[in-house]
Amino acid sequence: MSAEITITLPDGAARSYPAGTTGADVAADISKSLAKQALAAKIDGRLADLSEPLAADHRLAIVTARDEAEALELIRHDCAHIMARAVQELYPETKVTIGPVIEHGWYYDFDREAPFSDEDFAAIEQRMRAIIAARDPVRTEVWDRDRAKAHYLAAGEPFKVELIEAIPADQPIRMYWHGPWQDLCRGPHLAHTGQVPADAFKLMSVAGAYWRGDSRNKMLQRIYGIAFRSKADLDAHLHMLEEAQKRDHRRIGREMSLFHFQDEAPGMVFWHPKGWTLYRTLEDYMRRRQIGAGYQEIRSPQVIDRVLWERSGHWDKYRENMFITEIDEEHANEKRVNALKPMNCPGHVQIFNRGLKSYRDLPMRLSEFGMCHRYESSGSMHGLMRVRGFVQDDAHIFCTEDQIESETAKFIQLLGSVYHDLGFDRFDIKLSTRPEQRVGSDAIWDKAEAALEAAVRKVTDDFEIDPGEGAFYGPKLDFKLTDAIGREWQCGTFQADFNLPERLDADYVDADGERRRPVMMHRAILGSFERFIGMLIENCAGRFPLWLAPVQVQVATIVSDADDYALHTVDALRDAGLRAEADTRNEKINYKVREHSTARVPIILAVGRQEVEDGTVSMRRLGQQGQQSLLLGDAIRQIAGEALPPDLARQRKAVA
RNA sequence: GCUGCCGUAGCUCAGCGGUAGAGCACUCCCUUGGUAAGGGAGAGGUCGAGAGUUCAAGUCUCUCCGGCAGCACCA
Repeated sequence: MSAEITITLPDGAARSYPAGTTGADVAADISKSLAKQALAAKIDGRLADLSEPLAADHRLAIVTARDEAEALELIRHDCAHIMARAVQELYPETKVTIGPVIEHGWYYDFDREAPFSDEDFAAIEQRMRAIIAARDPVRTEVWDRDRAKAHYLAAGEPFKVELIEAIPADQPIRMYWHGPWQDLCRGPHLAHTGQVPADAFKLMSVAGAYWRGDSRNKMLQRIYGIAFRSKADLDAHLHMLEEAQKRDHRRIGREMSLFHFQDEAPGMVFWHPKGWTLYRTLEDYMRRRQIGAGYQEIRSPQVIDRVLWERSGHWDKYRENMFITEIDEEHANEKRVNALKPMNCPGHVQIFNRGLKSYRDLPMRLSEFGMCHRYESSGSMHGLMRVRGFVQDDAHIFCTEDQIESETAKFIQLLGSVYHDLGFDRFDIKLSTRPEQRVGSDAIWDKAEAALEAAVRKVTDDFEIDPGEGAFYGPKLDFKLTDAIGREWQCGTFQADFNLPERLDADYVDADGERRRPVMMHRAILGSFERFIGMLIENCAGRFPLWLAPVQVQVATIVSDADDYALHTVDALRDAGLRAEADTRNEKINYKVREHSTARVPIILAVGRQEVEDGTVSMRRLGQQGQQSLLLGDAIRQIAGEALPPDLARQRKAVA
């Protein structure tokens, strides 16, 4: 006789069962309807197959579609398997590899000569629905690894053999069957294929992906799919994607005439008047914030002899990604090879190195809105987010090891305040620690890592550690923002560097009269103006806060008799420091309101006969119905007050 | 860079072997109209570039350039 075990359910009830009882058995024992709805088991908090035998006392919860996170995980995971089965049934020459769950869905990588087409997608989806309709049971077995390897060798699945070889020896080799189709998988899975909602998934796209994420390996075909618990959820998500596409900064940039790109200068931005106004407003703001935080602004050369890049080490490592200039021999006495600067650091060290520095000069914070050029690979460019010519809000802090922590804390505080002012209250922080290949003693790495971590913890515990992902020259903090469709982009960064001061021979005289190497902190808040403006556009869908809006006020006439008054109004607004335009065209006010609203101008002041007579304006705000009649002077005071950049608004308040 | 897809008017797209089309935007004329599109007329393209097949090429083939999605890369 098997021993009895005690199963504790979520409501606290304890029941006895023979050892070897499964989650499915318990669900059936509780009620018929629960047995039917059961998708998986949660054993002591671990998601598991319903068929997993329970050998000892456990807490057990039966997972149903009501458990959103778990249900979605299971549905998406089974979708991956069902899709792989459908693909192999339709295209038997296809080799399978891996198929994990990702946000909103899954992907599966296949090896097949012929590319998957749109027509294939329809066929695969149809076959998936047939598999779901068949309600094929899912079962699992743990196999001996030699047996599993032999199985996949015989089946002609070389990728699975490689996967097994990569599984640590102490881990079991688990095999799953979805009906007749078999795959290697950690699990868990649904009880049968019919538990996947047949109308709540969709294949989205196919793209190349390297086997095991290594560009030296074969490129596979990755099919992406999304899946939800219901068709309504799927439709809602598709609708959300459509809406998100309307926020795409490339689209809004065109619609609002902020910037453009063209073939002759791939990855280089042509800033239009409105885009450049936005850029300069942001730059002015950043300049004030940094000066206020103890930075000194500098400017370093755009083109620098390769000799300096060789000394800094960049020539060796990044030569392929640098724009190189060569002086025409006919016009030069000597042939020099120069590089367009890909970064500002070596230039900043040159400035630090001029004149003897004392420990009293530290920390020295040198900032530059530095234009950099990098020959980024063609496939990596993306609108404003990844370009070949960009301006970093760069700065380098030369300090002692002991100052790392306080400088980090100051930086995070400044970054948080800037992000808040710019409308970003949510961002991800990552701490990347020492990689295998590195310079600097363990003692200094210990100190720097601890300092960065301690400084972050003062602000938040909500950050991730990326072990081994630090730069070879020091640990770093990365600050990431998410774009309209959920892609993460690194914006802010704070990096310790133990390498460059050494290579470029930076030093200072310490209190004891000895020369010492400073630590160099590389840091950027926005990252680059280009990328950050891209994020800004997507974050507010082009409806910039008043202080950033390229055109803050449109004055629109209702009748041409008001033209002079409109021009006078614009002058008065400009005198108050506002960016205002007059629209005296021979068009109806309806037309003008529509046009300037579509152009996302925050404030429209309509003026007609009535306004001319009363000395008023009719104020309408973007996104609001109706308008308000105000005396011209009152309107200007009100708008000017609201249009103050947030830092200046705080300043004014502090003084008052 | 790699895989797949795409490149026709400023924008969105139709045309897919037989002498370039639509809507919106634009220009001009009429309309002076009170808060999201008034009416009429007109202008605008060597169909991304080059080569090839053909009596004939936006339309088929190849090469290159650029873009999109993903992968790789990101000092």
